[in-house]
Amino acid sequence: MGATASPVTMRTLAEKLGVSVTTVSNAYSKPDRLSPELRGQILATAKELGYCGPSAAGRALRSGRTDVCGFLFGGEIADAFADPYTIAFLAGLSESVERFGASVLLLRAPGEGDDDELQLLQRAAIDALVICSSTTEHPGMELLVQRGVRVVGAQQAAEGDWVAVNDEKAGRLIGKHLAKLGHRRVTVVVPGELPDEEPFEVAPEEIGAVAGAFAAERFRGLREKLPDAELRIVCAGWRPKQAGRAAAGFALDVQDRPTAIVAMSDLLALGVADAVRERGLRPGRDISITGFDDIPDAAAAGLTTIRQPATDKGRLAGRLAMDPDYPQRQITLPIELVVRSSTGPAPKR
Amino acid sequence: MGATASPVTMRTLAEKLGVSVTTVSNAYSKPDRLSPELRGQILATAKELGYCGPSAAGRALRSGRTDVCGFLFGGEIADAFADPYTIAFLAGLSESVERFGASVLLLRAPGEGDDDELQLLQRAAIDALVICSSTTEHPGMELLVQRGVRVVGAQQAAEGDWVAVNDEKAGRLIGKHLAKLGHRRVTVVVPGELPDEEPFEVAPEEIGAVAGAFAAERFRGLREKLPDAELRIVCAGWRPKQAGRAAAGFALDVQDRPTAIVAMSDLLALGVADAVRERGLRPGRDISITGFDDIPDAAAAGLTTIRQPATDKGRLAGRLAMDPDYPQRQITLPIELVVRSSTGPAPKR
DNA sequence: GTTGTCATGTTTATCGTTAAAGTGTATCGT
DNA sequence: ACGATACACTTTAACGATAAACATGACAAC
Repeated sequence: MGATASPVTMRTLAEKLGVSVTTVSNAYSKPDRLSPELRGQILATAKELGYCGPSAAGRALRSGRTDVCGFLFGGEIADAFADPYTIAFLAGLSESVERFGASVLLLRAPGEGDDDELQLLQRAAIDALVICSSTTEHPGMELLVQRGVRVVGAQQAAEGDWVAVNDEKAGRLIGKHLAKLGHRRVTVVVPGELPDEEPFEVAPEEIGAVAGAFAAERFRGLREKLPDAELRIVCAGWRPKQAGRAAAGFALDVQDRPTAIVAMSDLLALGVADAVRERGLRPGRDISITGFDDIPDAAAAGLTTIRQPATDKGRLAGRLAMDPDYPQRQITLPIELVVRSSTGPAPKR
Repeated sequence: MGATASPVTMRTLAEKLGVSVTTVSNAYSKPDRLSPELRGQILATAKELGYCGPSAAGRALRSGRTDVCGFLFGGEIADAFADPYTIAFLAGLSESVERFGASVLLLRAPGEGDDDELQLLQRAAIDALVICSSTTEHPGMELLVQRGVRVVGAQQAAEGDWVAVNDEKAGRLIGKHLAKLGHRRVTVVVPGELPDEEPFEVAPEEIGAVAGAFAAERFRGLREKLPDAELRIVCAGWRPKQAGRAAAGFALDVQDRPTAIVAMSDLLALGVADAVRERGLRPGRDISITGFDDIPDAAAAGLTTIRQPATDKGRLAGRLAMDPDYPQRQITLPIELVVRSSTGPAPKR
C-alpha cells in the first residue's frame, strides 16, 4: 500500500537470517566460502523478499568491476550496423562477453570537438573497450587506459591488445590477383567522412588519416603488387549508394576509366557493382570489382573478395577484453582470397 | 615507474585546491552552484591531474542513476540485428538516449530456464529497459519494475509504458486489401522459435504464445476482414531463408495452395518471395505476398507492406525510458498500407 | 534596522557492496 | 597432546560520489 518500494539489500537479508552481510555477499559471489545449507537458506530468503542479487552499483564501486564491455564504433549507428561485417563482429563479441557474465555497452566514437560524446565515453562504466571502427586513434584513449580500462583494437599495431588480419597481405592478395589479370589502372574506394556528402579524391599519403590505418596498409600491399599501375583513391562515405556515386564520379563516367575498382568493404563493392550495372557495364568483364569481408551478399552477387572471420574476430576480441590473463594479446587471423565472377581479365582497348 | 596507477578521485582534487569534495562534485553535475572561476580552476586541475570525471560506479551508487538504457531483444544477436527494422529502431533509440547523456546496453532476453541470462538482466546497471522483441512477457520483469527500472514496451498493452502501432488495425488493412482482391485462401507466416529447425503449423489460439501478442492482434484484424476465408498459420523461424522453406512446405508445394501469403515482417516476406520465384511463380500474379515494416529492400522488391515509423518508435521509446516526467506514457504511432506489385487479384482456377 | 533572498560554499551522512583480516571450533598428522 | 590446517563465519574499513541540511556574507527591500 503506502509502503514505498522497499529497498531490499543484503543487510535486509542478513538481519532477517541473523548472519553477517559478508556472508550474504559470499552466497552470491563466493559460493564455496559458506555451507551449502546456509547458502540455500539465503537464496531462498532472497527470493521470498524479492531481492534480486547484488546491486551492480555497489558491487562496481567496491570491487572495481562492472562486467560491462564497451563497443566503440564510428559514424552513425544506422550506418555502422547496416554492415553485416559489423554485426557479425558484434555477434561474436557479444557471445564471448556473455560467457564471462558480462554485457555489451554501445558507445559512439566521439568526433574531434564533441565534448559530450567524449564525456560519455570517459565516464562509461566499463571494464574494457573493444574498438571496431576503422581507426584506433581516438581522443581520450590514453585517459581510458590510465583509468584501467583494457582497450582492444581490431587492427594490427605495435602496442596494445588487438585481434586483426594482416591488411597489407590482404592488399597484396588483391594486387597479385589483379596484376595477373592484367589490370594497370585501378581505383580504390575507401570509407570515410564526407564533409559535403560528396565523394572526393584522396592522396596516397592521406589515406590513413581519411579512412584509417587499415586502408593504408591494404593500399601499401596493393601498390607492392601493382608497382607500375595507375592507382587512384576515392573516399566514398559509408553507404553503398554513396559508394555507387563515388564510383560513378571518379571511375565510371570519366575518360580513361580504370579497368578495376578495389573497394574496402563488400558493402561498398556492392554499391559500386550496382552503379556499374546501371551503366550497362558487366562486372568481371568490362570492369573488375573486388570487395572485402565476404559478407553473405557477396557470394550471391558473385563478388571477388577477401574473406575474414568476422565472428571469430569479435569472439576473440571479447576474450581479450574480459580476460586480462589470456596469454596472447595480439592475434592475427587468417584471410583468404575468394575469387568469383566480379573479376576477370582487363579488357584490351 | 613503480608508481601504481594513481587513483585520482574528487578528493585528490579537493585537497589540492583546498575546497570541499562536494564542491568538486558540483563542478561537474551542478555548474550553477559555484562560481565560474572556481569551476574553471577545478576543471583545469582535473585535466592536469588526469582526472576524467566522476566515477560511474560512485555516482550510480549514491544517486541511483546509471545513465544507461537497456535494450532487450529476443533470439540470437545476429538474427535480431539482421532485420533492418530492429536496426532502425535501435538507431532511433540510441539517438534519443544519447540526448539524455546516456548509453545503450545490449541485453538478450533470457530463455525459459536460463538462469545466467536472467541474472545478467536482473543485475544489469540500468535506469530503464526498452523491449524490442515480439513479446513483452519475460521472466523476471516484475522484479525489474520493482527495482525501479522503467520498462518500455514496443507493443500496445493495458498497463505500463509503450510506443507501438495498432497491430489489429494493421491486420485489418491487409485483410481489407486482400479481400478486395478476392483472396479467400491465405497463409500467414509468423516468426518464432523453431525447436527442430523445421517450420510448423500453428493453431489460431496459439499464435500469441508462439509469435507474440502483436501477431495475434494482426491475425485478429486479418480475420475480421476475411471472415469466411481459409486461414492457415505457419511458424517460420527468424530468418528469410527459413521463411522460404516454411512457405514452400506449407503454402507452395501443397495441393490447393493459398492465393496469398501474409508475412509478419518484410524480412520474412522477402524470403517467401524468393521461394515463390524459385518455383517459377510470379509474386502479385500467381500468388500475392504482403510484408510488414517497409524496410528499404521492400521498395526495391516491390513488396506490398505496412509502413511503420521504426526510427521514430525507437526515438520515442528512448524518450519514455529516460524521461520519467514525459506526460504521454502510451504512444500509438501511425501506420500506412503501401501497395506495390507483390499483391494482385486472386487468380481464378 | 530588520528581514528576506541569493550566491557560494561546507558538513554530515549515507548509497550497497566486497577485500582483508580476524575469530572460534573441529580435524589431523605425528 | 601439540601445533598446524581447514572450515565457516564475523568484523572492520573502505570503494567514490552525491543528497540534504546547514553556514556565511552580500545586497536589496521595506
